[in-house]
Amino acid sequence: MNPLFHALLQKSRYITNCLNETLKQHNLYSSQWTILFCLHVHGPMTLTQIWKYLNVEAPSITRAVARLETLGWVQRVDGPDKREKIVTLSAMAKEKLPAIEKTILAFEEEMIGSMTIEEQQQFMNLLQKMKG
Amino acid sequence: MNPLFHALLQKSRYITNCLNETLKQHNLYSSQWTILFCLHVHGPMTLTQIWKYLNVEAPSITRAVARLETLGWVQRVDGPDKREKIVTLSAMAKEKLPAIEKTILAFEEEMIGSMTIEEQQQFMNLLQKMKG
DNA sequence: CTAATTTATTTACCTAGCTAAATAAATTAT
DNA sequence: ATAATTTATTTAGCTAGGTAAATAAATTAG
Repeated sequence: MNPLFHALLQKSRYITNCLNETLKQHNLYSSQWTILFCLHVHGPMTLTQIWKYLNVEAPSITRAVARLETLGWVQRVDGPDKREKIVTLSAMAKEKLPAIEKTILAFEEEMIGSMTIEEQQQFMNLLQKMKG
Repeated sequence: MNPLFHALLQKSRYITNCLNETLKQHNLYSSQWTILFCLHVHGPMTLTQIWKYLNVEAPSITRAVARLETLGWVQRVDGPDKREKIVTLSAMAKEKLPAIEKTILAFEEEMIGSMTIEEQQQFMNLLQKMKG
């Protein structure tokens, strides 16, 4: 395998693992965090809006949101279109989000702090040169 | 979440999905291919050598190699140290590997063909600037 | 030489993605 | 207005990673 792919996939796995480690203190997994963050930024969303935004398949989001609901982070309510479920952050989530965001910012700083803004931009540009 | 992480994780998932799609014609999954490739390059290896090389945890390799054995791609034999199992490619695997490698090379060319060698090198350098 | 420790693998179980197919509500075509 | 199609979500089951703990063989300490 091309070393570029190997390196990219490894780093991706490494980042996810580190992120999970960091989020342990808040009793969250990385995929749960991405959904909470999504709702934090966009406000209430349907499941479809979430999975289209995060670019994953619907069943992954169904499962993760169901888990977040049993843990008390979100509520699911029927929308005016009764096919869709609207997901909103719970009071508990809104209360805890600022502290979690702080943790995440520190994590990101530690992870890519040694790259300049130009290098980060360059990295994104090169990523986009790959197919897809 | 920092867009750099988002982009990197997305691309990583996209590559894996494309690779799986490409490997369907050989009835293989990407993780199975990485193990076969590993054995192709290094010759017979113990499970520990494989998971240390691929930088994943042991149980993932135990499972994947067991599956590869039932599918006839590899054999597991006891080593002189009876704790370890040595994994070798089957005759079927050796016969089929060249065609699979060809498929993979075409896939990689399609995936990163629009990047120059310098850009690829630069990308790797930037990846390594991230922590880990 | 026996006891304690280390090492290699496995088992059980978790998150996290995927596809395919089922269900139910809404929309479109006739 | 009914039938056919589309859309939103869910269910079932797969690969693929992770951790924690069990087992068995090898090694080290006493």
